[in-house]
Amino acid sequence: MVEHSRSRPDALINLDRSVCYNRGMVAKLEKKPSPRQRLLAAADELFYNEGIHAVGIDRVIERAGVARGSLYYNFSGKDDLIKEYLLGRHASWTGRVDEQVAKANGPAEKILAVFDALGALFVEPSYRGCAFVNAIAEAPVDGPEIRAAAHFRSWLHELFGNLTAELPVHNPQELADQLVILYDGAVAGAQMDNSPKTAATAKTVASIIIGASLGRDLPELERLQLTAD
Amino acid sequence: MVEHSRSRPDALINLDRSVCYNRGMVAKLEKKPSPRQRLLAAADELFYNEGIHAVGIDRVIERAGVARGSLYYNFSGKDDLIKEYLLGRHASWTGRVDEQVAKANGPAEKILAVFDALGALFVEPSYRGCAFVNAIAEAPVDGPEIRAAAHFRSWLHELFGNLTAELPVHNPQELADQLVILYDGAVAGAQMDNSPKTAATAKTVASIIIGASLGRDLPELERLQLTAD
DNA sequence: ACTGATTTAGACTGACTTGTCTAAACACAG
DNA sequence: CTGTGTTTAGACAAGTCAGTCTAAATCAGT
Repeated sequence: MVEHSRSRPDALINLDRSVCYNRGMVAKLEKKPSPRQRLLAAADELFYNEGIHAVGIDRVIERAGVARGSLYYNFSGKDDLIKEYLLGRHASWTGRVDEQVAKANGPAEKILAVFDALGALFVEPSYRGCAFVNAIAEAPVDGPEIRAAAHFRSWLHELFGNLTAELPVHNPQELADQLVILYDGAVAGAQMDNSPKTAATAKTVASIIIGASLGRDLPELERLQLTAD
Repeated sequence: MVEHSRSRPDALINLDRSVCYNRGMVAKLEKKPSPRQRLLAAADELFYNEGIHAVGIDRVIERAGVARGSLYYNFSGKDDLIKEYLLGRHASWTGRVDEQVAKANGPAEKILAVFDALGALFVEPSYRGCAFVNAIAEAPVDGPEIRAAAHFRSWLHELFGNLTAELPVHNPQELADQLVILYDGAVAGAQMDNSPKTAATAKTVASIIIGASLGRDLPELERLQLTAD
């Protein structure tokens, strides 16, 4: 029985790390990625753009330029590939958000920075909605999408939960729930209406409810409300 | 042939085609629905619960208790069935929202009534997210889902656009955009987190931003903000 | 150069997909 | 009753699906 994909060094998202220049040709820095990496890249593109169910294995291996056997050597099957695809989306997006949040100063600004990250995402021409929302929409009840989506949602709630905990508000958890709704609404609206401006609109509402939660007596939030209008 | 698909729970469960104690005689009340109606009911249930792509027409005709040929006699193909399925979802939901809104008194209350309708929807055990968001997630670029979803989004924007136009606010269109985001966020969050309370949370935020748009000087909205906290 | 791990190309299975077609039965109106 | 429109059961085509398997080639480490 051919054994499956155990966690190998290039398994995760660091796609650029194993660019080994040890392959005879010294001048060529750009070595072709491993079949596993090419499969993940092809799956990411195809699954996200056309839907998981609509893309067959043959399309993935063709796009990756990889033999059929390599897929089943590196992954246990399509479900495994789906799982890794969603794990990659999770890691990629959380990294971008964390980076954007880290650059902001102050708890309220860090919250608003999340919506800036959304705005940068929405303007990308490849944007086609939240990969996890889309995956859940077509997922079977026992599919690998369920776990991955639950993992992602935990991250999202913890993100706003941690950020609102830094604010001197009466009920930070309630504020976090409200911000999650704004996040989800911006994500869904940007896809359904093909309008990236939902990020800015959600950010405006976010500044309003942050101000409302703070009782509107903090000068920094007063300014936020003004600039939002 | 003109019958449009109202999502009717009656034809969903009883598929027995041999309950013909009413053959040609009286008892027109309990007459079996037409094959077309049974096909639409079966498609509505299966497409919504398991995804359009994941459900084959064999599953639909089996659930409807209808011969294969009847499907292609009443519909031009699966795409036609998908189109009618989404048209039915559109009509059913807009009817429910209009009803709920009509019962409310006052422009602000009518807006908040939309979120009450969402709350009633989310607590239904069959709720599995917005049929149009789910359909778009797995739709091919030339699929019938695109048109249907665009039609639905137009309705949604007009709904809040018309409601906010009744309010004495400075920028009703901006408020409408914000309310759409709250609507979308409640819908997405209720599905992804399996928590119907997103409707109440979104309603709270809606009352806040309505109050903010009104300048917080209307007594009715002051009360809304208080009860929301 | 030897060895084991990995990749390749392709045949192949069995199940599933949408859609067409046939032949017969049924429904109902004139 | 007859004729037209509708439904039924099932076979059938042509394609796609995920997954297995073989046999040879190529890789990397020693």
